[in-house]
Amino acid sequence: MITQKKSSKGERTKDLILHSAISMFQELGYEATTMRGIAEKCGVALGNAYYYFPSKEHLVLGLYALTLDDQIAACQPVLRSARTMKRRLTGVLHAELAALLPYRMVLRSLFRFGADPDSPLSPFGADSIEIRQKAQLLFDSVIVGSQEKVPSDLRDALPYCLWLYHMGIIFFWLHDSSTDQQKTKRFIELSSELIVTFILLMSVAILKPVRSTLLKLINEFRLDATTGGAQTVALKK
Amino acid sequence: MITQKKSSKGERTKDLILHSAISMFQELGYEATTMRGIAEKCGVALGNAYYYFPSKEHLVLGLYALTLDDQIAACQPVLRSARTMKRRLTGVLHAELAALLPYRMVLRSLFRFGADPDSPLSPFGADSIEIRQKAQLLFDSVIVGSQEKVPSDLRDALPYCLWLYHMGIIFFWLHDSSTDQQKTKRFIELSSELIVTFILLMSVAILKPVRSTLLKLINEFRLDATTGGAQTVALKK
DNA sequence: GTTCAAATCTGAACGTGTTCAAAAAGAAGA
DNA sequence: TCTTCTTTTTGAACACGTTCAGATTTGAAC
Repeated sequence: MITQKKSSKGERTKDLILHSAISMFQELGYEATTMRGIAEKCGVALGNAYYYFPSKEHLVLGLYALTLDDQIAACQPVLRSARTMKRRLTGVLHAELAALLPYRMVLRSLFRFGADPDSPLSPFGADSIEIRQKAQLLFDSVIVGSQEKVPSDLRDALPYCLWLYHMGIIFFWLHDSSTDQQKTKRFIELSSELIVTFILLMSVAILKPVRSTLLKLINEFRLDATTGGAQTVALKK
Repeated sequence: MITQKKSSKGERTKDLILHSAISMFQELGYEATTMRGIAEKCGVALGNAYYYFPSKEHLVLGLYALTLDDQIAACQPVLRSARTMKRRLTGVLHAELAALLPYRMVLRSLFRFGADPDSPLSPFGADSIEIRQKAQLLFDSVIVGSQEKVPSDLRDALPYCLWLYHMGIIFFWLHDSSTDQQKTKRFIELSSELIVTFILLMSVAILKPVRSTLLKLINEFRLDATTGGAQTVALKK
């Protein structure tokens, strides 16, 4: 839409502001970081930040993309080595959280937008489709590379389901006040064990009817559904 | 803790402020309602509101309690008539949403606090324990009055699980932009069918080991756990 | 070099939630 | 009624995110 051919000055200022913001977010958290502080840090007037970023919230979109790349990179080793579904799943989750650790405090104060239907920052919102789908590819790899065999209909729905599960893990992790988030690590072990058990249980022939009902539900109501699920489109202001 | 023997004046002022706030929240929404507006509406100084309520957010806790009472009352008919677990469950959910309908827009703008670990308004936070437990009693009635038999270990965990499920339904409902939230109604039908199937499946003897693992997980990590779960206590500022 | 429109930048000002020292009102005993 | 203490109320003041009318800078066409 907006083509900024080679406007060097503007680009530089924009990057300057964004990086100041990110480092201050990490250092102080979202709430404690003020727009005046960001502006002062990079020697720019308060109003200038609003020339490039419509609001304080929009400053964190860059942070999202940054963290996602970190997550994907951190997961590659375990995806290459582990073969059982459980090891691949827990490995990915642990690697993800380790990669997110530097941003934990920022994400804590940011995650409140997660449940806000109106916020463009919501991971479930329309503006996050790209990031969301990129993240689901990760869980596709978890399934594809594992030795366990699951029916194809179930397999197709799994990346989305595991992504949902992983959002729950992150939610738990952000709330976890135990030292080093040990509780979350244990939660991952126990719950992923159950998830895999459940997947294999749903794969047996006798439970085909139940599986069909379940998949029907998932596919009808999943986000980003091609058929247009209920919550696919959140109301825009 | 705080005993207000018979301080009539204070009580009256507090109620005055609360009711002004609630009606303005419904009329204008959370964001558009200002503390100055609330104070002016009931002829009180701005600072006086902060004598009774620590923050603007705390004003909506009263709204929560109000809606909860509406919900509970709306569920009584179906709890008296229906006998199958599915009918009781779906009946309660539908009645709940019907009771919440007048507050839907307020809750929309409020629900963003739901994911914020630091907010006192979070339904998962420490300040909501009372409301949370009261709500779980509702789902206890759903189980108790139904004709299906479930093992006692599972039965004990079910109210909490169904409460969690019901939070998901509300989340879906708030996001649902279909006319009259029809998608949510269908979602309730399909998902509760599955939930009941899953409960009965978990009740069969062969799956006892799986059930034990599942219950272990739930009881170790549930909110308000007596043993002190990970997320029981959110960090206070 | 001059011109001039677009891009960039400024800082005062607005409305917000919140805090706080001090004033006012109430309660209770003399 | 007077005194003393607590409860309640006040409104100015603070820091924040955001807006906006205008000043300044930039870059390319002439």
